[in-house]
Amino acid sequence: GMQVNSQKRIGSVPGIKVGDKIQFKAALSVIGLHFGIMSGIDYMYKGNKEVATSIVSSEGNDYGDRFINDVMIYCGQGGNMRSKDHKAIKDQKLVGGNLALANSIKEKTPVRVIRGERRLDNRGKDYVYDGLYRVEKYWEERGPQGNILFKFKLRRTCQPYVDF
Amino acid sequence: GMQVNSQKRIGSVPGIKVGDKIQFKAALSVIGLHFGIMSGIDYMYKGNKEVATSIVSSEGNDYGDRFINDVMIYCGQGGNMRSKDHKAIKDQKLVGGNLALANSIKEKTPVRVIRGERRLDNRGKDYVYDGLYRVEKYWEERGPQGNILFKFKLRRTCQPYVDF
DNA sequence: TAGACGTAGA
DNA sequence: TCTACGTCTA
Repeated sequence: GMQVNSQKRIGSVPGIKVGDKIQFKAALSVIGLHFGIMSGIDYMYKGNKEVATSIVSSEGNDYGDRFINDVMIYCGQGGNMRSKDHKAIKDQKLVGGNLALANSIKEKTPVRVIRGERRLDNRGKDYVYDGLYRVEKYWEERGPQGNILFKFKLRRTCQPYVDF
Repeated sequence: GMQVNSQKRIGSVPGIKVGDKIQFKAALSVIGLHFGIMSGIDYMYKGNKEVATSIVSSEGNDYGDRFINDVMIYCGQGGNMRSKDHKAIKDQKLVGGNLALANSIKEKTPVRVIRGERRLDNRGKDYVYDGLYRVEKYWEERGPQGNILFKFKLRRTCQPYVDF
């Protein structure tokens, strides 16, 4: 069953299984999977470095994430990707969630991955917990608009619950 | 107690009393007070004319609504009032919610008024049901930015529940 | 597709 | 204050 986990943590969330489906983005924070009603990357401090705790890859955006078998390519945040923001396109920066994902490589901390899938009636999305991944590397890339984007390569692990 | 009223209606909502406090804008639609997660004016068709069913007046915006005793001055929608939208300021138009409020004058239909009050911790707002009002008149006015705004004068009524 | 009186966190 | 992979209706 779903329970309330108000504590942010690295790794699995007790009571949440791979494949669990959540009806609203906002509900992810109620069960402790992902905090941040609109953010794609959630993170916390491990020592004096921020590391990623969870990311959401949502359908229907311009981020161009890809899932190939156990590998995922995830686009960083910033740069005004969302077409609904009528703002100037900018280069992404290695700060906030992007820095946290980059730090996760050396720290070897697992990242919870959640996929946002459009519902059939096209009203809102279902959020499906996809399990734990490790960040293997990242690089810069120019997006369709010419600005610099960060791309993160993650690999799915079958790592059991560990309290970091 | 709060119940689910998925049906949009004119007038009071059974089970909802003046002064009832709702924690989130999104919850207003669950109890049937106001549909539209981000809209200020909700409306429906009465015959072939749209009339307003409910309005939300929320603190901390640039709409400049006023409450004086039983009278309320409510600003129409449109024109890119919200400072967070970095869009060109425009004149408001007598369409959608604005037209519905104007139609409510001749139709003499009551409008539910909800006040959005900032919480003390400044995180989100509480939405308080303020009862039924009648729209008495409306006029055009130039806002601080020089664009045309609609202003609606509403008066609080003690009208009991009537199913229109 | 665009517009709409949202929310939480850094 | 600003950013952030939201959500619904017309």
